[in-house]
Amino acid sequence: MGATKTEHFTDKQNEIATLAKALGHPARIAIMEYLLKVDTCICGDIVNELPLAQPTVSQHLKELKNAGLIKGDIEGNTICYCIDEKALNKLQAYFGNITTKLEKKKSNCC
Amino acid sequence: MGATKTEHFTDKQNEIATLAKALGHPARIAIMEYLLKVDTCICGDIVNELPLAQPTVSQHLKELKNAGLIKGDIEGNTICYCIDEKALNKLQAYFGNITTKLEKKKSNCC
DNA sequence: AATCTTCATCGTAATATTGCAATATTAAAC
DNA sequence: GTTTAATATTGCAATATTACGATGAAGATT
Repeated sequence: MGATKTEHFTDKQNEIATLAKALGHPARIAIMEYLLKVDTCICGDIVNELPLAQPTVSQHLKELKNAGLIKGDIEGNTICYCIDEKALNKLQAYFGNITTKLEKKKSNCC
Repeated sequence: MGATKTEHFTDKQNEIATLAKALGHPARIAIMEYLLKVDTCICGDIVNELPLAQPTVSQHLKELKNAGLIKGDIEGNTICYCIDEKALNKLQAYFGNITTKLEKKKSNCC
């Protein structure tokens, strides 16, 4: 095995898990933070910002894009990626909802 | 290879990545949602709630605990796990911060 | 004490991820 | 048209993850 049994879970659960999984690597967190920091979304120097080889960075970018966390495309020899707000709004809404529910509860026994 | 190069990234980046990675599986999302739903944190029936074998569920619980997302322990033959608010507060703060920064920016070109 | 129940751990097979060198692609620069 | 610059893709090795059957541990039940 080794393959996740996605078919047994709800679409919403799989969606959040996919987004979380894509962010489950420090290089991809670093990429997101870099995209947030720079003003423009044209980020030709993103490889220089990371301690990883160019193919590795390219692969991480691909995974972020597949998950919907970044959008954009290459135009010849320059990439143009930026954060996709929709995905981050989903994550914020999800965790915001959980924390408000937790505050109401307060029946933690551990 | 195959091993993440955590030493090249900041502690904060690794921390968020670890939390996100732990939530990067629908079964673990389902576990968190179940823990949120039930009033008590004594969840002896959690295996019945998931479409996975008992050792697999146990393993997922272990990963959630290692990441700090749940706390608690077993007491003999009954587990007592509940959500650790601290971890979820960190996630909420992190994504909340990102989304507010994104709203201020609005210079997306993609 | 023997059995049952419940959860953890071990061992293992299947699959996925990570990382990079080598190579391909593609548009701009010359 | 050839070179250059920037990114993607391929192929591969090392490692991690996912899942589960078998087994172990430990309190509860009889």
